[in-house]
Amino acid sequence: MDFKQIIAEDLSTQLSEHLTINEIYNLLEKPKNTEHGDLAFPAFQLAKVFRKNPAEIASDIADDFSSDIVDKVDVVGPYLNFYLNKGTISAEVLKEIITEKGDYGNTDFGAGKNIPIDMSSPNIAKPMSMGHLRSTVIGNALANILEKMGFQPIKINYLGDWGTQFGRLITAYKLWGEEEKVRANPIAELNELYVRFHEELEKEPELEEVGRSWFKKLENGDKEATELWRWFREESLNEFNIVYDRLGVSFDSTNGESFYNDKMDEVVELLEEKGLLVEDQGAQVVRLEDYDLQPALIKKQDGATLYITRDLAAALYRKRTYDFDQSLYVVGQDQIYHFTQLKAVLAEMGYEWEADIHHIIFGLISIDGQKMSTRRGKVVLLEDVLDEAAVRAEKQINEKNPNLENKDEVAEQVGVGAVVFHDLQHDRRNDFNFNLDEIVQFEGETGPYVQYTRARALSILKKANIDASYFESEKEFALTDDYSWTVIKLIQSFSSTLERAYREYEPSVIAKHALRLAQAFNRFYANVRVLDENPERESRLALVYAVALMLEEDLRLLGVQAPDEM
RNA sequence: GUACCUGUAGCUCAGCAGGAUAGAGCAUUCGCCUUCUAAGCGAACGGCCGGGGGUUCGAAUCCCUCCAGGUACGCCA
Repeated sequence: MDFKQIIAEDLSTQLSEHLTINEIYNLLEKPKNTEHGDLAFPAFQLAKVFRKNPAEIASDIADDFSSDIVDKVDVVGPYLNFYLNKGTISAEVLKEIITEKGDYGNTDFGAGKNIPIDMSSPNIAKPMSMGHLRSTVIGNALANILEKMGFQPIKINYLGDWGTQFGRLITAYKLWGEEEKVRANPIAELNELYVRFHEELEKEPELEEVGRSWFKKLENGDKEATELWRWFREESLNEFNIVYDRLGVSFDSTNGESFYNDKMDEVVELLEEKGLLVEDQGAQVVRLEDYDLQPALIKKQDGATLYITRDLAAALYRKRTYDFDQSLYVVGQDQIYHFTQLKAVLAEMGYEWEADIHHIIFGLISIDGQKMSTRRGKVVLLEDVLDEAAVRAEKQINEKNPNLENKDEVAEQVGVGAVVFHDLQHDRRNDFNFNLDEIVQFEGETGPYVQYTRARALSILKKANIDASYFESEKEFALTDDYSWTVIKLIQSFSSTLERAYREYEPSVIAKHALRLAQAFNRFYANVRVLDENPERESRLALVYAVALMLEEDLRLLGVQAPDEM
């Protein structure tokens, strides 16, 4: 239920001559301070029309105000402060979430429309870094959010599985590689070969030419080159999948860069047909002066295509294949220029749907103030971070709850949860400097804090010896104390939170909801006895159950697992 | 040089579709386990909201400008 809407309607009976319900709705605000009630209406704006001072207006409105869900209206200066009827609302909210469970907050807003999400996109033969974590978990969380909003998300892992670097890699493998070593430890070994290539290149610049020729062979379908490439790809993907499993992420498509290899001629032809392709310094470009942008380089002097050519092909392919409502690209903020150009070229081509393409930018991670780079070896491997997190979680369990049965499993859920939650709890645009101790934190505003809170809630239900069916009666659960009320209001606010997360493509909004709810519940937990014999026992149990459901759903949306005990 | 992003407590960040005394977490100090998991709760300490100007009844929030940091700007992706 949307009590803001109800109050806006109730106010409208007095104000309809001056303000629409929508305007009233937008003026209503949640007071920062709980002493100012549950909802407030500032009367400043009415001062002009009524030609009275706002305080008087507020007082006049209050005199004639009545609403079924409002207990009391306070006038404080120019503000009307509404105090809602806690009993009615808590009963309604609890009933709703307990009935709907994981479906609580679902909408059909998206009407099943497709939204491909370009995400993760690691490079074959290179390890996944913390940078890939960001794209992966943000993309995954957005997919969950979109699905809950009624859309059909399509998670696409746009693998970096093509390009001149594979010529270099094949060269390195032919010179220094050993099959057994690669089989034993594919990505580490291949990456080492790649790094070595760049080291040797300093001494032997002609290696560059060898690399180029191997890539040429690969492009021409040379048997040896193709087999090596396919092998590298397969081994890499197998290793990636281990990480994806740990993160609980799966994909609907792994069409990477190589997939579009034979689809780029069409793009070039289309651009030619439309007269957009011009020669400039031997290269083929699309001019974008009208957009205040540098020309987009479609073909190099040597005729080879480029990043943007491939992305154009991918954009066209996705539009045709999915007829998307929106197309999202979860890619770092360092590629803003690229996507601006991409959209501009599509606009030039006359595709109005370029407006539906959204670059979901995220901030970059640096190490010691330096940008991460595989080439310079300045990179933090995702797997190492997950491992370390799980180890620390296990240590924590041994201290706090040594008798826990499935320690390993829980340590993995808590450790990985900490890493994922840490990534998702801040505005995705924020850059951050890598700091393991900060990421693998178990106290305060963290993933484990939310998980722990839910485990405590479940523990109460377990002690009460009840299960979900206990709540399926026609009983009415109502609570009026302040601790419960704060919890109820947070559960009630989930819909608008979800809506905002969708509108801003911002998973952190959900993470904050989880944290605030966990906080509110822990206060409730510390101050309100549930299991003692008391007249509100049933309602309190219902609240505990509702919190467990809500936290689980918040965490699920973020892609974080929720252990029942920890 | 141009464009974009960022600048809020010692640190990490909320708040920014303008509103009532600027909020969390971490760190520091102190308190709370014979009662539902102390990975918890409470208290204290901590702020020219980068500087300056403007719009407004009202600005951390909007506009301008300056300063500082980051990123990107044609043959990598």
